Amino acid sequence: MKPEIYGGIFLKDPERSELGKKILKEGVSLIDKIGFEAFTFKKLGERIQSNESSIYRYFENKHKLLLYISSWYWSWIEFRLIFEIANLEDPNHRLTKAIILLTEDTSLELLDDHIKESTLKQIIISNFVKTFNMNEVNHENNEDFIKTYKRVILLIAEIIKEVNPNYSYPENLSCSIVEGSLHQHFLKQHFKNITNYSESVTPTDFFLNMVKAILNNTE
Amino acid sequence: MKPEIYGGIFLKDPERSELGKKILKEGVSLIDKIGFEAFTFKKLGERIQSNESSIYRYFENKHKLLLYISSWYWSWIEFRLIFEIANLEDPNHRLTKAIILLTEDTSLELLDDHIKESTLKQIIISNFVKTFNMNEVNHENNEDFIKTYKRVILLIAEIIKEVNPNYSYPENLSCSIVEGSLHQHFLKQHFKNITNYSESVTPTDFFLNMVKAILNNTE
Amino acid sequence: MKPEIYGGIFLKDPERSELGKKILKEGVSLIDKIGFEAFTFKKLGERIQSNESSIYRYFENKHKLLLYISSWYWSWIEFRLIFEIANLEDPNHRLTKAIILLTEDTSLELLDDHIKESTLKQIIISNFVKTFNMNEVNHENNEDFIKTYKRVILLIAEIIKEVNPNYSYPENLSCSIVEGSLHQHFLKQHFKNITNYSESVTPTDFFLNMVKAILNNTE
Amino acid sequence: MKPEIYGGIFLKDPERSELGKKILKEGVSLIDKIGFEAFTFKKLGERIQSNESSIYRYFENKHKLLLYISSWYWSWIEFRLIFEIANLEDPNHRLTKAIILLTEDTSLELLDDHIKESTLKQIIISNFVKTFNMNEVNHENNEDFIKTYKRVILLIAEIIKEVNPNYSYPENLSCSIVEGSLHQHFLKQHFKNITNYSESVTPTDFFLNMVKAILNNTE
DNA sequence: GATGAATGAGCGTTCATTCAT
DNA sequence: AATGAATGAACGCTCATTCAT
Repeated sequence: MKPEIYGGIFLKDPERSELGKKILKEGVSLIDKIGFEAFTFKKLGERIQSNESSIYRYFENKHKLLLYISSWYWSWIEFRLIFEIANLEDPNHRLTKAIILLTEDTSLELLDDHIKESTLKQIIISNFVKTFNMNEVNHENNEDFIKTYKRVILLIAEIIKEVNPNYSYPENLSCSIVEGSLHQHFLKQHFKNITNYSESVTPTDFFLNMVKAILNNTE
Repeated sequence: MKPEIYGGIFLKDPERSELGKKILKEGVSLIDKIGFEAFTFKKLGERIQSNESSIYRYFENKHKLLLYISSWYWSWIEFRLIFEIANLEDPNHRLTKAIILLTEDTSLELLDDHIKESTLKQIIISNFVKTFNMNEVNHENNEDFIKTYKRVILLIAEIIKEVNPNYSYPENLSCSIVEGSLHQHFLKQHFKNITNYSESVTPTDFFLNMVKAILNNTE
Repeated sequence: MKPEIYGGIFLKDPERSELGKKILKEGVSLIDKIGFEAFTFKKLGERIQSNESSIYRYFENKHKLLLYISSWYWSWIEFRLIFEIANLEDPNHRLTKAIILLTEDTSLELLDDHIKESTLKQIIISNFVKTFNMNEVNHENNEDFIKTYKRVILLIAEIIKEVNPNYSYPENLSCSIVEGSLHQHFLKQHFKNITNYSESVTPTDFFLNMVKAILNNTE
Repeated sequence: MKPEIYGGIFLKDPERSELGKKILKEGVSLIDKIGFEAFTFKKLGERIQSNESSIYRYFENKHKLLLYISSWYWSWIEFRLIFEIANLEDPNHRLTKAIILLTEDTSLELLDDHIKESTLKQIIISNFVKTFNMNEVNHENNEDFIKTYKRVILLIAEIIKEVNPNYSYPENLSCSIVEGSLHQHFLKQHFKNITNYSESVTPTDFFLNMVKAILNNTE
C-alpha cells in the first residue's frame, strides 16, 4: 500500500529511496522500543548505520517523522475500511465490519518492509495527543494531517447514520469507537486485571454490543 | 481538599511549605501552557522566582511531579464521587450522578491556591499514557500510583453492576466512561467541528444516553 | 590517642563533641568506600543522620577534612614510632623495628570509635598527592600540615644515619621506605600477580632486605 | 612516536585530526596546570577555542582522557626502554641504562605538538592511583590499560634477574624503581629541603646505588 | 545525495555554601 | 550549637542542527 501523505510533512519522500524506507521501518521500530521522548535522530542513525545528518534530508525533525507515521497509520485504516466495506450493502453489516476492522488485533504488515500494524498502533496510542499538539505549532500542515483522521471519523459516522438516522450523536459515537479501539491495546497492556477480556471475550465483542444497544435503543 | 498521595513520589511534601505550594500551582499552570515535553524545572524556577535546584528538594525530577499531579487528580475525582454518591440510594441515580460528575465541565478550584480542575484535566488527558509508561520505569511507586486510578474504575463498575447485574462488560464500560470523560476536553479543543456538541447538547448527554441504552438493553 | 593537629585546619575541634567524632569516624569510612572525589558533605550528612550544614561548623570544606585525617594519620605513625623505639638501644634494632612498624599490616584501631589503621592507610595512599596539592592553595596551613610528615621522614633518616653514618642518601632512603610502605597496600590490591609476595614473603621482608643491603654495603 | 593505545579508550582517534591533537596537547597542559579534579571539558573547550561538546566526540569523559594520556606515557617509556637497551649485551649495563632512563630528568618532547615528557610525568605521578581506581569501574578496558604498565614492570624485573638470579624480590624492586622514578619529581617539588639531592647528587645516583647494593649483596 | 565533523544551546542534576531559626 | 530550607553556580552530557566535503 502506498499511503497518501500530504507533502510538506517531509523534505524528501522517504518512500522513494532505500535509505528513506530504512528510516521509516527502523524509525517505527525504535520509537516503539524506547518511546518517542527518548527517540533521537542520532540513535536512529546508529541503528541504520548512517549518519544522523542524512535523516535530516528527509525530515526536518523527529516531530515531522511522527506526523508522517501517524498520517500513514490513518491512511492505512481509511484504505482498509473503504476496501473491505465497498461490496457490503446492508448498513448493519457495514458497521459490524468496520468495528471488527478497528478493534480486532491484527498482525498484518504494511509496506514491503514488514512494519507490523500492531507496532504502529502502539505508537499511535502512545503519542496520539502529541501529534495534535504538534499541529498547533506547525500551523501550515495543520489541517492536512488532521484531515485523514477526520475522514475516518466521518466515514464511521456516516455508517452509523445509515443504521439509525435518528441517533443524536453519530460523530461522538464514531470518535468513541475509534479512540476506544486504540485504548484497548493500552488496557490490555496495563490493566489486564481490571478488564473483562478473556480468551473468548474480546474488545470487538464489547464494542459490537455497545453499538447494537445504542442504535437499537433509539430506533 | 487534602488528597492522599503515596509517599515516595515526593522527596519533601510540597503541601507543607509556601514554596512547595507554589511549585504545584505554577507547575500545573506551566505544564498546561507549554506541554510536559517542553516543561523543565529551570523554566518553572524562573516562573516562581526561584532557582531550579530548590525544586529538586521536592521532586526528584519532572516525571515525579507529573505523577504527583496525576495522583492528585484521581484522588480528587474519587473523593468527589464518594462524597456526592454517599446519600443516594437508587443505583440509577447513583450512576447518573457519577456520569455527571465525570463528564461535566466544572470550573471548580482545588486547594486554596486556585488550581482549576479543568486545567488539571487538560494535563491528565495530554499525559495519560505517559504516566503509565513512567511507572514501568519506576517500579517501586508503580502500584501505588495506579491504585487510585483503579479504585475509580472499580467504583463506577460496581455501580454499573448494581444497575444491571447481567451486563457482561461492567469494567470495560467503566473505563470507557472515565477515559471518555477526558477525551471530551480533547475533542472540544481539536475537533469542535466534527462533534455533535452544541450549547444544548453536552458530553454528559452523550454518555447518559449511551449507558442507559446499554444497560437497559441487556436487562 | 589524642593526635596533635595544628589549629586552623578545623573551625571547631571535632574531638570535643559527639557530632565531631561521628564526622571523623563516618567520614573516614565513607571516603574509603566511595573515594574522596565522590565524597560530599551532603552524603556524609545523610550517613550521620545530620544536616550537611552542621558539618560546616567543623570543617570549611571537604579538603580541610582530608587534611585533618592525613595529619591525624602521620601523627599516629610518629607517635607509635617514638613510643616503640624509645627503649631500644641498638640502632640496628631501632631501624628494624621502625621498618616493621611502617610496613606491617596492622588491624589496630585508633580512637575510641574503632577507626582502623588499615582504612586510614587506604585513604592516605589514595590521596597522598592531593593533600600536598591542597596545601599549595591553602598557603596558611601549608607548613603546619607538612611538618608532621617531615618529622616522620627525618626520624627514620636519623636512625639510618645512626646505623651507617657514611651512607649518602639517608633522607631519600627514608622517603622511599615511608612511601613504599604505602605503596605496598596498593600493589597488593591491584597487582598481586606481579609482586613476589606470598604467605611467607611480606613487604616487611622486602624492605628489611633492601635496607640491610644498602647500609651494609657502604659501611 | 605513535604510541599503541588500546581501542575502547577513545571514541574517535584523537591522533587523526587537528582538533584531536589539540585536545591532547592542551588537555595535558591544562590538567598539569589546574589538576585533574578541577579540570573539565568545558574549561578545555574554552582553551582550545572550541565547544566542550566537540571533545565528547573523542572521549566519553575526562577519565577516559586521563586513561589515554596514561597509556600514552607508559607506551612511551616502554618504547624508549626497548629501543635504548636493544644493543647492550652486559646485563649490568642494561640495568644501569634502564635506571638512567627512568630516573633522569628529561626535557624530551613527544609528538609533533611539543608535549614535554616532564609535564606528562607530572600528571602521571599526581594521578597514578586514580587511573587504577578508574579501571575498577571501567572493567572492559581494565586489563588493556594495565597491561602496558605491567610490561614495563616485568621488563625491568627481567633485567634484574639477569643481573642476579638469586635475588628474591625482582618484581618488587622493579616496582620500587618505577614508582620511585615518579616520586622524585614529587619530592623535588614539595620537599627540596629534606632530600639529599643537589647539583651533583641526583635521583639517578640514589637508585643506582640502591640497586647495586641490593644485587651485589645477595650474589 | 549522503556523510562526517563540529558546535551552541540547553537539560537534568549536584555541589558547596549561606541564611534564618 | 545544630539544623532545615534555599539557592547560585557549575558539572557532565545530549540534542538538534549546520557546514564542509
